[in-house]
Amino acid sequence: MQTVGFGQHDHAACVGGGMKAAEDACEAQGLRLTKGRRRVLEILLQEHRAMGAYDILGMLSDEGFAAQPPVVYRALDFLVANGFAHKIQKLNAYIACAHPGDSHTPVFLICRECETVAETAAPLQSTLGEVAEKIGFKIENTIVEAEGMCPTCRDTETAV
Amino acid sequence: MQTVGFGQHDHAACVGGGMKAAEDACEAQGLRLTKGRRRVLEILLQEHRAMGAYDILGMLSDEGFAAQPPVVYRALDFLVANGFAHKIQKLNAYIACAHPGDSHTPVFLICRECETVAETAAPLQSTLGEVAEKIGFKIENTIVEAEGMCPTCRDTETAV
DNA sequence: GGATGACTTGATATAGTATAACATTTGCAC
DNA sequence: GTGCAAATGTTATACTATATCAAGTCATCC
Repeated sequence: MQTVGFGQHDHAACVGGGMKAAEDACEAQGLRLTKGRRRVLEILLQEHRAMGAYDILGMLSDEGFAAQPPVVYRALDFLVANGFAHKIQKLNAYIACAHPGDSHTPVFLICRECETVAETAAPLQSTLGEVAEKIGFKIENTIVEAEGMCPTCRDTETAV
Repeated sequence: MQTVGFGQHDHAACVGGGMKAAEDACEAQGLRLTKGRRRVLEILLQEHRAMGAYDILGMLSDEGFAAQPPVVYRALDFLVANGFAHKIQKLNAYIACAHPGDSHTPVFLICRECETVAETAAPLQSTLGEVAEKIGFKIENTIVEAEGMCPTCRDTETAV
């Protein structure tokens, strides 16, 4: 057991569980969890913190992987697209998903001091403040960005 | 009148109002709305869309302003820090605040097709989906990031 | 088994975003 | 008018991300 995020947990189980969840999901959906993708996910799970793409790149490079930026970005794109990892826009960093397999809208609590990131869920039904308070996080600034289709583009799309 | 965001409004009034609000706020708080800061805010209000720092830089440069990146980033830092503009993390872009003066938690609705950005408010009390639906925006993906202090860092801070 | 096509990877180059560092100037308080 | 804090000018560089095209891998179909 060690401190991760803002709480305690069995980290070995968390890494194993994360890999297992990804393997199962890929199996089920016919996705290919190739060597590079697998290794990047392992790194994110092991480190259990938000990492920059070039941090990951450095680790791959140390291990003798072909290590050019596109290698990492492709792996990250795959992991993010399939819900195994998330991008923390505020930090330009990536983190393994804490709830792989579940469909969810992640909410990230980012410490401005140490940049530790905790992933929580479903803020939009309850209030975000309540979620944070439970774990002792003091929110000072929230970033809420919703992406989708604006009315104009929806009209254009259906017209075509 | 012209289409801005996803609705209609009196754009001239909106620019004037934005500048007025910033001037008043600076006056009240002893902040200096210097030439460069003022011009960047004017540009953001006039364009009324999310702009990259280098887009703004290009416009300043065309006008004969000293136009190195730090000039723009400093102005943007000032405007964001004091609530006259916001950064759209998802787009690495900046946009004039639609409600200057009010203390608020902005919520941005970003069209993935045209990248038009609408600023709405206070999603955490109601549900984000309701806010979006009212203006015809279809949310496909939300980015919620809360920044603040984690329990560990709060302890350290009070200890010192 | 070989042809096919979709997907993935390798590799080089470059685009885009942001800050460090230090000298200089400006505005204001005393 | 001196001194200090804030703001600006300027150069260089760091950090983040993608375009492009060639080559390899894998499943499928015949």
